[in-house]
Formats: sequence, structure tokens, C-alpha cells
Amino acid sequence: MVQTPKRLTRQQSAVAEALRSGEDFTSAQDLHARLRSSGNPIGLATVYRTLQTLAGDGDVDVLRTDDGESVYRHCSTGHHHHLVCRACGKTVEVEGPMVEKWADKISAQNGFRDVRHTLEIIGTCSECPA
Amino acid sequence: MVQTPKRLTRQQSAVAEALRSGEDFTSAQDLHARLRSSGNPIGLATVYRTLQTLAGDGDVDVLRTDDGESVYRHCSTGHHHHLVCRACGKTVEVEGPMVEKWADKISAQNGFRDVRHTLEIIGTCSECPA
DNA sequence: AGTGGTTTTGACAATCATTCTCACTCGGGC
DNA sequence: GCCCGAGTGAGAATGATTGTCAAAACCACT
Repeated sequence: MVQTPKRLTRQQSAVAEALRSGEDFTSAQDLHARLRSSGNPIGLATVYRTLQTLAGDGDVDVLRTDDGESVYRHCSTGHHHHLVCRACGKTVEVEGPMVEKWADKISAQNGFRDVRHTLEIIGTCSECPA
Repeated sequence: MVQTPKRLTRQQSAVAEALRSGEDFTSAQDLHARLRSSGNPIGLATVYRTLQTLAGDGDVDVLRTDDGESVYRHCSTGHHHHLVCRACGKTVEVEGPMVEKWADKISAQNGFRDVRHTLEIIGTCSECPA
């Protein structure tokens, strides 16, 4: 198995940087538009590719909005979940050790292996009107 | 506000029935194909519309597969979560009262209102190879 | 059973995020 | 500086979902 060389390109840095500086979840399309308008020529396909790679490496979190769009966010720390405001998009990272344990227990009880889980909580934050 | 009459059509029954008889999550496309091939003429758009309605009424559960396809499943009982086999699609419904409480608590602590959450656990079940 | 007014349907076009294609470019080891 | 394969990008392709709108079906009323 030959390990593929990992080149460091301007585009990849740009995407990673843009994600790192953003607070909230961002769609690939948005990211592309933002990079473009900030004088950073980059192809849409490249944005998608880079995001996939980053997500695969666990450097960013991915989740799907209700309308089927994938959104990305830079996430440094280990496993955690998200509390998202449906109005303004504000995101709070939360941890729930008991949830992890519960999921593991349930899985074991049903004979499931290699288990992963996703948990998202969406609501309206205190700064947004009803 | 005049309440729109709810007509009972052959197509709607067919979709509801097909969902009720199915065990696992099914995509709209699959459902459409299955209805068609079982001698039940129905339009794709109608399948989507009906599924949306059913989902809105809380008669079916919706979730998104990793590749962005919406899948539907008939779910009788109240709020619960799913343990899904990534290989064969087998689905186990599970409840987690403590998870609900945890989610509520976290939300309250962060000042969120009108909170909903989604939790899916995926793994490989005991009957599927690694 | 017939009629009318409205909802629902369905074939097809349109949309839209994402992926594919493939010729071209550039990073970096020599 | 040279080379070559990984990386890029413009546009086409894909594929699920939604919109359109004339035609069909439903139901209340006679």
C-alpha cells in the first residue's frame, strides 16, 4: 500500500482557513461564493473535494440541513453534538457523556457493532423572535 | 380560516398502505417503483406530496441517508429513535427517556425554545458480516 | 344517477446541490 | 530547471426533489 503524497495547495489552505475563521455551519456553495468574492479564485468542485477530505480526516463536522444541503464547520475538539438555532444559525457545542454511554449500551443490547451516532438539537435561541 | 377538506383518494391509501406493510426505511423513489410494479398506477409527484403530508401529520418518520436521500417509515408510537444497520438496513426502534431529558436540560441552559432533536444510531447488526 | 365546484393527480419541465470528466496546471523531489 | 503525477477547474452530467397546469376524481347536494 503506497501512501498517497499529500500536497499542500493554495486552494486547500484557503478552504481550511475560511472554515476556521467562520463561526457557524456553512454550506459548500456559500463557502465557494465567499472565497471567490474575497479575491480567492477557486473552483466549486475543488471546494467540495476539499470539504470531503477534511470531513474524512475528522477536521470538520458535517451535517445536513432540513432541505438537504450539507453544511460544514471547523471542529477542533473530539466527539460532541450541536445545538443549533433554526432562525439565526447560532451554534452551541455540547457534550453528553451519558448519551454516548446510552447509545453504546443500546447498541450492545441489540448486537450491533462499529456503531456511530448523530445527534442534533434544533430550536430557537433567546435572541431570535418566535 | 376554512379548514381544507381531506379527501381520501386511492393513491394516498396506497402509499400509506405500502409504508405500513414495509419493515424498513424506504425512499420515495423506491416506494414509487414498488407501487408501480405492483399494478398501482401513481405519479412520482404524488408519492412525494403524500409522503410530505404524512410526515407533517407525524404518521411517518423521515430521515436522510448519508447520500442525501430522504427515507420514510411508518411509525405508530410516539417519540423514539432508530438503530439502523448500515449493511442490511434492519431497523430497531429504541426509546431513551434520559436522552430526552438531557436534551431538554441542555436547551434550557442555553435559552433555546421550541426544541426538537434527531438522534440516529448506525452500526452493523449481528447478522451482517464486517 | 347527474352536476358543479374544488381538490388531487400526473406527465413533464425546472431546480439545485453535488459529482463527474478530462485537459491543463503546479508542487516538489530529482 | 525538469518531470510527472496529484490537484484543479469549467462545464456537463446526475439525480432527487419540487413546480406547473390541464385533466381526472371526489363529494355534497339534487
